[in-house]
Amino acid sequence: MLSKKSQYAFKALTYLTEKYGQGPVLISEISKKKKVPLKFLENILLELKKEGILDSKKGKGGGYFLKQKPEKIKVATIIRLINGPIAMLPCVSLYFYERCKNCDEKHCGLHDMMLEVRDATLNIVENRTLKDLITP
Amino acid sequence: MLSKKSQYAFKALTYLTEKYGQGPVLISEISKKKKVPLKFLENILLELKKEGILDSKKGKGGGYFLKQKPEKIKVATIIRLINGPIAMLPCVSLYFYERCKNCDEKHCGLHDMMLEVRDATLNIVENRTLKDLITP
DNA sequence: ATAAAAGTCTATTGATTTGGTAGGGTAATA
DNA sequence: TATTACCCTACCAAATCAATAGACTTTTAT
Repeated sequence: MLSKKSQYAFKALTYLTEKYGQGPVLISEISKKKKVPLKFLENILLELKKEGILDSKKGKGGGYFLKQKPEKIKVATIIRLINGPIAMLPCVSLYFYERCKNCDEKHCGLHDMMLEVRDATLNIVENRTLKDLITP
Repeated sequence: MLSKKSQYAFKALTYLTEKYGQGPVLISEISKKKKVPLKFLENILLELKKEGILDSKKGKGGGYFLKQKPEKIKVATIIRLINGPIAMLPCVSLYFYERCKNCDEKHCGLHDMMLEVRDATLNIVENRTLKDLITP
């Protein structure tokens, strides 16, 4: 399951996607509209900025906005940044790989199956962007 | 990611699958062969017994064994019992469903996408059994 | 009978993660 | 230059995770 933090991140990002091109959006506005705790949201947005997904403007008239076009930001990227591995096992993870202890990956049925699951999932989330998450 | 507990459970279950039809297997044997902490394994096996996956025999010559044929026990069942929901969001979970707060499921892009992910995953784990996890 | 084998049960513990809060600091702009 | 609004550090409670301890019961072989 995605953490609450991830769900909040997606709420904020879809909101920013809808407002894309209309200038900075206040944290407080996102917090109100999307019902996300303000201070928690601050943390999340700051993290997304550090990771290069968002950018911000300070002072009056400031706020947050997407650093790139919504169609350039993949859902998979967001999940990995905020939630962590997408795969069900470390030994089948692309970005968080860890070798299996006491289990030969060459002859492990669980490994093989989880590899299939990973690919089925990636096939979706790697080919979907923030733009796909908003209703046209 | 599957918890350590889940990974241990699968190690034990595949071992019991290999030994299916050969009588009860000692916890201590599974623990040694699969490198799972003994006492932790006790808890896991007991839980699987209470859930109806395993059965056991006490006293000398006792041990654990699969209650049904390996080809009758679905991987999805085990994941749900030990690890919890398979879906990435509560609002797209079949067995752990919770309504989305502040988000209309009818018009939510994230919901729709996660529904696809869930179906892609279930398509695999609902159609695979313990028997499929061991090399023939 | 009875001792040993083997699962059963309760409980506790330490570490980590999760979800969230508090409050002052810093930069930009009207 | 005051205000706005993001930035940063720290903290906290609750939950979950991973594992351990130890006593108890039931069964079976001898």
